[in-house]
Amino acid sequence: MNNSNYSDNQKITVAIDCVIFGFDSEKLNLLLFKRKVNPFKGSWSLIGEVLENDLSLDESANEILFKLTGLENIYLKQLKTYGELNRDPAERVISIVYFSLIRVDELLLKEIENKDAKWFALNDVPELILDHSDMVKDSIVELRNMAKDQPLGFELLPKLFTLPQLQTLYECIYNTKFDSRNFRKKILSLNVLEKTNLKDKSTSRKGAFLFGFKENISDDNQKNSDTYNTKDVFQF
Amino acid sequence: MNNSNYSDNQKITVAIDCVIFGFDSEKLNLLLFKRKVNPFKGSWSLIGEVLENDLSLDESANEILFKLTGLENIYLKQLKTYGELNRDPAERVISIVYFSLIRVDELLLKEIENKDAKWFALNDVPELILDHSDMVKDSIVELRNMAKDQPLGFELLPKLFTLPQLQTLYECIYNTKFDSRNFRKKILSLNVLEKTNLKDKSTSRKGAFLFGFKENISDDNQKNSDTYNTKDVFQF
DNA sequence: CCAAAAGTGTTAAGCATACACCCATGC
DNA sequence: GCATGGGTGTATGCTTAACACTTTTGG
Repeated sequence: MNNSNYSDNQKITVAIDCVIFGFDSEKLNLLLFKRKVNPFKGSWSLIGEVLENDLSLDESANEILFKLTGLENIYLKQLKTYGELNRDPAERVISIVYFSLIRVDELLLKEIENKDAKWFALNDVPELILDHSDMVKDSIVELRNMAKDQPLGFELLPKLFTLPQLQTLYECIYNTKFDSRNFRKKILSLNVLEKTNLKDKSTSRKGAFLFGFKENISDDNQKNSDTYNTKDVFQF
Repeated sequence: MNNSNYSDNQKITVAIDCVIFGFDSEKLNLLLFKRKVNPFKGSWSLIGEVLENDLSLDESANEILFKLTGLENIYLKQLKTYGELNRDPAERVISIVYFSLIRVDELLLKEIENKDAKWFALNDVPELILDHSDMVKDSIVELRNMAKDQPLGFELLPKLFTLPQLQTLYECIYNTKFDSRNFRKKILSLNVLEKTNLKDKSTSRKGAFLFGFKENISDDNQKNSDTYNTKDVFQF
């Protein structure tokens, strides 16, 4: 009973789950959490809990992520809501799923692992509870869609990165290889990256220039949303 | 109190709302419903109600749409879930939004209007309650995204249509005009439409050929999802 | 025979692809 | 001086954009 204007007898629990991808300059990883409640206590699951009464969906997702992993100020994007009838054997639960892609560095790596959370290489993920594998699969599809439209901001954005790193990230997301000349041509033609004079020498003797995102995105690459041509419309 | 394993005190109502666009060969329309409950009783709203305990999200969306409008067997796609804290002044409600694009014909038009539902031209929609206008705006964005990837199946699919009609539909969705020669070239090159020998003479003396979707989509236009090139990845 | 909408083809420009070598540096 | 990864240019083919006239037929 929830004593509601709209429904006196709705018995549905609302939960939030977070799919957190981490890029470590080499491969994509997935952040999992050792579940603390029954059923499936002790199994690996996405980062999730029930929705708080007094937090918006976005706020609650951030809060849960912080509580379970210590990660803070991460941009989380809503993916979709899962609500099959028996997706959770214990009771009727619908889950609103968020996802993000962040950069994993050493520091972050240890901090997180103190908290019963653990990074797994994406192609070495253990069996997940409930429909969590679907959530991960759907997130990857969405990740690919998003990477099309913006040169992958996410939480990589604040940091500087090299073009070979960015290319590796794209290759991980799409699970393929790109020609480096074409990749650079394309990504630079977007006019959103800014070269710095700094070099990252951690992966080669020659070193690779670091890039950041441009501040003023106010440029000619802004599209007037009232004009479309057939090229904009059909993109296969 | 909902007597749950996971949470004893969650007080959140879950609702479903449907954004139904209707194309009448000329323009896009939006289906609205005169709200039957307080607050805002009598105002125009999207088609929505609380989620049923024993229906999945998809099922409940279909059921609500049927109950309030008589529309049946409509493909509904989940858009996203709205959950700001005070989006509904009466109580905490989160709303899972679905949308669809259907074909409006005469018959449908009258049937629906017997039910307190009404079609409004998209650029002549009355003020909507709560955050329903956001839902409509977001649906249009999603509609545009989807129209890119498939030549607009939705509920137009089962019927035959002429290319000028299809072009008009696209022009409505994108709110622009296309060159008919380029539009036809492009859409036919996709190899998913099949010309019939039938002509629709309702809009011209000459008549326009009717097309349908091909049955066997098994063709060379199927993309192997494990191969990508820069063109697939960056689509601006 | 005329009005009104359907249907068609070509050219030029831009973009994606494929492909191979030089560069800078630390050791 | 050499091994390693970073960085660059060009020719070819494909896709898109721009553009105007002919066809059909009911009245």
